[in-house]
Amino acid sequence: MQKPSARSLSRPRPVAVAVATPEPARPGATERTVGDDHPITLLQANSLPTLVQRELERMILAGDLAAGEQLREIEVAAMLGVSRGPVREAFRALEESGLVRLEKNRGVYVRQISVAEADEIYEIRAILDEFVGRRLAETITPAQVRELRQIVTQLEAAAANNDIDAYLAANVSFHDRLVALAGNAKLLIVYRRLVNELHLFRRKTLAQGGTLPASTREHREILKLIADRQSAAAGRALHEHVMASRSRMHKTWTVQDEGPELPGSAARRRRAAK
Amino acid sequence: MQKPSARSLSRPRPVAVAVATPEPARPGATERTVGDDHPITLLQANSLPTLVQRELERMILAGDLAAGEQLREIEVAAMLGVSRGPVREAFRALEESGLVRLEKNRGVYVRQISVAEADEIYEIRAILDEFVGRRLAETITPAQVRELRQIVTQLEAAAANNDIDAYLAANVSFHDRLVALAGNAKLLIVYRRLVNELHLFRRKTLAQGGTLPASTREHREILKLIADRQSAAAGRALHEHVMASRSRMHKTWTVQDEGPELPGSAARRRRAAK
DNA sequence: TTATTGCAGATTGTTGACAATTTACATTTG
DNA sequence: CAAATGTAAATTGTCAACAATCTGCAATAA
Repeated sequence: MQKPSARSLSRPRPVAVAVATPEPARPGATERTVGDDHPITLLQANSLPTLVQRELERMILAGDLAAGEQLREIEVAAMLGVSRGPVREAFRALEESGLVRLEKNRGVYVRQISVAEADEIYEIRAILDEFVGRRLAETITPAQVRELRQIVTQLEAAAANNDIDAYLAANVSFHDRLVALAGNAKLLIVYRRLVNELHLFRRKTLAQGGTLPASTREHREILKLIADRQSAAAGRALHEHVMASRSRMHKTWTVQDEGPELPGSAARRRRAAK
Repeated sequence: MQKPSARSLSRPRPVAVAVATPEPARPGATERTVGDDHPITLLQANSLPTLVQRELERMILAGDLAAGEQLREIEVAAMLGVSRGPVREAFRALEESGLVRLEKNRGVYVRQISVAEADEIYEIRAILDEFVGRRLAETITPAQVRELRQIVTQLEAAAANNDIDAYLAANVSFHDRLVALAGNAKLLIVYRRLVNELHLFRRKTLAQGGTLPASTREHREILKLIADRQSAAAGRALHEHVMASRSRMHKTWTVQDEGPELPGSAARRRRAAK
């Protein structure tokens, strides 16, 4: 049996949830809470391990930490001004999300994605994106079309300027937004994880030019099919687009002679070089 | 520049990788390593946090720890005979894999899956399973068909005996094996994560009878289509099967009046009841 | 009575110290 | 000289103590 006092004791804790329509601020004094970006809320929601995890994730995805590089607990702790405990917890979380690899008593390394693994991820992405295209073509609103069109415009501008970084950002943004608008929150989580892992791989391969025009055209075409509510065609186009990206990746990869490194060899070489 | 001694120093460490064809044991004395289940190898590969994580995962999926239940660091540490550090690391990993929820300064709770979330997961599973069906129908071997047929037989036996636990086990085994045979290792990882999260939900809903015959029939039909190499039909059948499971879940859920509990309320009530 | 405030116990967050393991290098041995 | 062996430094694994926060209840006041 539940004591009546128990429920009333649990204070209203501000929770960060992704909602399509933000609640309007109510003027009632007792109901008011601070915003999600208020220092107090941030302090309540984020512990040191979470912060460390997020910072490392950012650095890995930004390329500040190269794939294969070793992360030393002490160094990371000193860099972020915390002790080793939170760093270790962050490592555990990052391992589960596929960004680092833990080897007992040997260290943690930024994960390396092999071509075979990247292939598998592209294959999964193709399936998921196909579903997203079909679903979105059935549910999309004019406002959403405008938003996506804007991203495609940025994409084209970046391609015209040969600005690889901007192109990559807009590209990720476009697909992420597509999945988000499909309205399946769990799918978005799964999708982002896959994209993150692919980032570990893409960084070195996407620096090449020549394929941007084709890729850009495909994005414009996909958006058009979705806006025209051509469900099946939009799904097919997205599927093809992802698989084409995969082929482009393959092409640039086989050009390079650089094979996948053995675990830890990069760090070992780096240390020996000093 | 790489020192020649560096590479030779890295000893051959036994790594557990899922390979389709296991390497034959070589008689060369210098090349011999101990098996993956040897105590030394186990000690090298498993740290305390990993062990704690695995044990908690087992307990959660087995239902020993109910959804919504609070996990106290000290209790878990005492139960497994370790200190709080490894337990905290295990919690972080379990959070990332979606089995527990961490609230800063308040505790960690076995996650509760809402009907809406379960819906989303079923939807993703339907997509992935459809792909698995199509792919498998193109690549399956007679030996694999025999293996799957055996699982379906177990499934039918469990259904005939109304043995819910055995049915659930065979059901999971069938689908897991299907995905595994599809030959995309990353997909298997993604898929298992989703199935695990669904477990948090299914435990209470699947106790009902009446739907077993239909589900059993569908499994047999799916296997037949795959064995007959009817790619598209197998994919469709698997998609429909998952969505039918979703409907069955819905049906049994709406019968129950029990709504989803608020975070921590179960633990609070349990403590108040003592 | 009912809402507010203060307080003690329980629980989590963080840190620093110590133990175990690995790694790189020097030494020895054939 | 090459291979094996011993050793010290660096790094990770684990633990226990302390700090910060939360929870539930009692005391207080309107």
